[in-house]
Amino acid sequence: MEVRVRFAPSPTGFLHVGGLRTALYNYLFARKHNGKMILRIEDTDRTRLVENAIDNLINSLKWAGIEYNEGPDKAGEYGPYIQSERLDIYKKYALELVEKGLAYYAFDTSDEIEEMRKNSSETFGTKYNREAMRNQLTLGEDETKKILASGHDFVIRLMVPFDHEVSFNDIIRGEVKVSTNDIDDQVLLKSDGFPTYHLANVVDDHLMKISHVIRGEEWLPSTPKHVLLYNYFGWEIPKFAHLPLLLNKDKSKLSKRQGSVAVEDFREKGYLKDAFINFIALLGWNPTGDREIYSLDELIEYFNLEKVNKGGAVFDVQKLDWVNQQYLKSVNFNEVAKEISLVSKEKFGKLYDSEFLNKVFNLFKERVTFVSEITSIADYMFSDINEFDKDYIQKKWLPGTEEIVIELIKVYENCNNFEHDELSSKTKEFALGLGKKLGDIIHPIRIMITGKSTGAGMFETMEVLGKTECLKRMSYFIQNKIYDV
RNA sequence: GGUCCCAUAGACUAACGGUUAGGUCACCAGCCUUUCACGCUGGCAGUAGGGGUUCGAAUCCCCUUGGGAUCACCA
Repeated sequence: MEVRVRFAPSPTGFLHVGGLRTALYNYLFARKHNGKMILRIEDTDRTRLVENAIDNLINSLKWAGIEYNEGPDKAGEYGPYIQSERLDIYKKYALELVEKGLAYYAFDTSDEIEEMRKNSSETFGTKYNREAMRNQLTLGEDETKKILASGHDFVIRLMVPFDHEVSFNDIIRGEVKVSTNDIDDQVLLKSDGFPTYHLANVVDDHLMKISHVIRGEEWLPSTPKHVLLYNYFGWEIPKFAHLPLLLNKDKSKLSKRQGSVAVEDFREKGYLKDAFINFIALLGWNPTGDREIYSLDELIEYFNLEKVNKGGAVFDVQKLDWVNQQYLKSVNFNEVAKEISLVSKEKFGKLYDSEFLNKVFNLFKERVTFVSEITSIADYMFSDINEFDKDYIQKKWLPGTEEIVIELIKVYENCNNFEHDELSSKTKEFALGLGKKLGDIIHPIRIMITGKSTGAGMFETMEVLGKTECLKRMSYFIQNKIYDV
């Protein structure tokens, strides 16, 4: 049987990182088994529609590199892939159930239902009391027909029997059993003509020939309802795999409040797509347990639903940062060129040469978590120094330094190859000639050229900045007696 | 509260019923050094508790405790 999985988000805003993880696992599973992945939009709640949400969702998935074979923007045999465009289908199946006596019409108002739930009954508890409310069962066929004919609002509810055991096998959790006594007569078709999630997802998964339903653990409690529906329709039940939740630091379900949860926020913050995917994939699973960095191909190759953890995983930004740093160190400059160019342009109002940016990036990529950080920790690479570290000057600019530097400038003026090796040997030679160590002299150089106490290797830095600029900064420093603090 | 799910260090995780319980982040120390990083070496720290089953349990079973999810005409 062909493996067909789906990612079925509701377009209520942006793609949640938990959703991305679910999408990723679906994707890995599909790729691993040479199957198909479907993107289906579950927009059956008209009260929660958000503009552009679908585009946002798709953009985030695209950014993450999660490709699907069928979806709203990718025609397939089983469309449409947006539930609000499939209303007739759901209605037809809801009526089929009514026909079979496995579902029924109900006409209660929300106030009546609220009232009913407050007064729990002997046999139904707080569940919908189908024996005491206004519905097809209590009103009778004739009255029901009359009400329907009058155009009155109605819903269709699932008829759940007493004392049956519903069980299903979850790939990650094993067998799960629930008594039908704990299952409510769920509404299948709402009064606005839209289906509820439960009806829509079962109908669609069947019609779209979904073989494996891989979704978040929050769906586990309602899965028995879905199983009941499959049985009522006489359809084959897909395999289920309920993924562990992504958690906040306090172990509650990952949510806003405690930081970003929208994928696009992470993207904007500057996380590399590959790093983010790598990190997310390892929340709930590890292919080998002996390393942390895996390429997408490796993730696909090793993916195994049965080895996915059962417990929820805390989303640890600190580790995410570390992973991002790992990727940053080995990333090809082309992948970050655009961002660093954009950020520096914005910050310093000028477009920098790509070759120059490449050099700067290589100088600092091991010192930052994000590309954009480079423009702040190494702002002196992009513009004149706007602030000198006074403490550093006091500590390293000793009496006599000025005279030494004036001599050093002459040495540098005579450099033909103003690059690392020559600068290094010439400076060492110079220091030695004065009976000093390189360390004694390199700090003042750093002060004059960068203004900061920290940075990349001094000679590499000078090489990138160039002879003219370095000499200019040194003379400026001396002439303006900046060391006088 | 009912139902369901879960439980290896602060966090993410590995471990055919047989390992000195392994790796990673964070943290601490040292090394490297031209500052800061990177890197390297070492360290701290874990099977929630109690019963079983077994020659042997992190692993299987039960109970307790703890955590989470879910109980809508939301998904």
